[in-house]
Amino acid sequence: MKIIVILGPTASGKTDLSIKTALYLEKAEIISADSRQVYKGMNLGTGKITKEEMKGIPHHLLDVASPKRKFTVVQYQERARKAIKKIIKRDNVPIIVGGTGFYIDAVIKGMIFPSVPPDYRLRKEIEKENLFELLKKLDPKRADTIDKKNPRRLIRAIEIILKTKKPVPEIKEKPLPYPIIKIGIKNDNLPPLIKKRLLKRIEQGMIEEVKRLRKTGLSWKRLEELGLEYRYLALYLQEKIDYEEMIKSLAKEIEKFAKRQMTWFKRDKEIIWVKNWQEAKKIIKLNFF
RNA sequence: GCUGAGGUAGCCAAGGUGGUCACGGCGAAUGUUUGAAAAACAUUAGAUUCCGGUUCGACUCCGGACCUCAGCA
Repeated sequence: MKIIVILGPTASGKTDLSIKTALYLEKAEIISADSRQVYKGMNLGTGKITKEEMKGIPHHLLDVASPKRKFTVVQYQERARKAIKKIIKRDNVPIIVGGTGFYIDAVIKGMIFPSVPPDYRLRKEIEKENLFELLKKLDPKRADTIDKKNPRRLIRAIEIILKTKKPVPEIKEKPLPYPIIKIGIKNDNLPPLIKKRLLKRIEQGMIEEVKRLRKTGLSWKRLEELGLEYRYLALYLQEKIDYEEMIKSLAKEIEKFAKRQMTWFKRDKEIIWVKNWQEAKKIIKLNFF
């Protein structure tokens, strides 16, 4: 049994390609690898596939968490691995589809993270410290390779040390025991697509979606933390920016996000880059038929 | 047309007795990624409107041209 991964930056057409692939293989199920589509109620803003678009293909790892709480890569990893097992048991092909490179890697490489859940109270307590100096004292080795000015990373490292009373362990990996075919969607002219898609989603009610989330109890802070559309729409609804600026900055931010996604993907030399379904089809044919 | 203010990177902009000038933000390029990853960070590139003068030396002072803004006509 082989596993397919379909990845690419936002707005590159992953959803469409994944459905075509699944229909072509006939016996396939899709596992989303998207750090925002895991949340319930976040649909238009995340570009989540609709029921009709699924064309009857089973989808996993969509709508599995409340947006009120932070969902993490480890939770994703556990659930995705379980889903893969089940799909293979049914003799179907698992297709992992998404743009969150970290999530994809965590699953297929099987990165074993230190089993220290985030402790937000502890994080708050130490956030005012001189984090880098503290880490240097606790674990000089990790301090040597870490981003010295990145509080997120520093705090996490310190958290691991304080909980385990040991230095930060090196990451071990337990890769999935199946061949993986990684297909990346290449598109060197995303900005117009991004803009078009953004305007379409607003027309479809993305602003109402954010209002709804707000009504169900999400704080402005949480919405801003969710990033991109949720951040900028929250700023707009709070009247911190006007409509025109919201559209302009948001489109720009999405473009930058797409570039960051590509920066992640570029490191992975196993990815086979394709421009369209025709090219993807050839690869799938070669591997499955 | 007159008066005043001003022209510093793609954009916004700070300064300084005339001395290798050149802060910062946005944007751009490249990259990092150990439980927030649509997050959080890092590195790099890039500028004195033009012409002349004073001076050992001008982004800074003087004159002119051009352009912008405000007020007046």
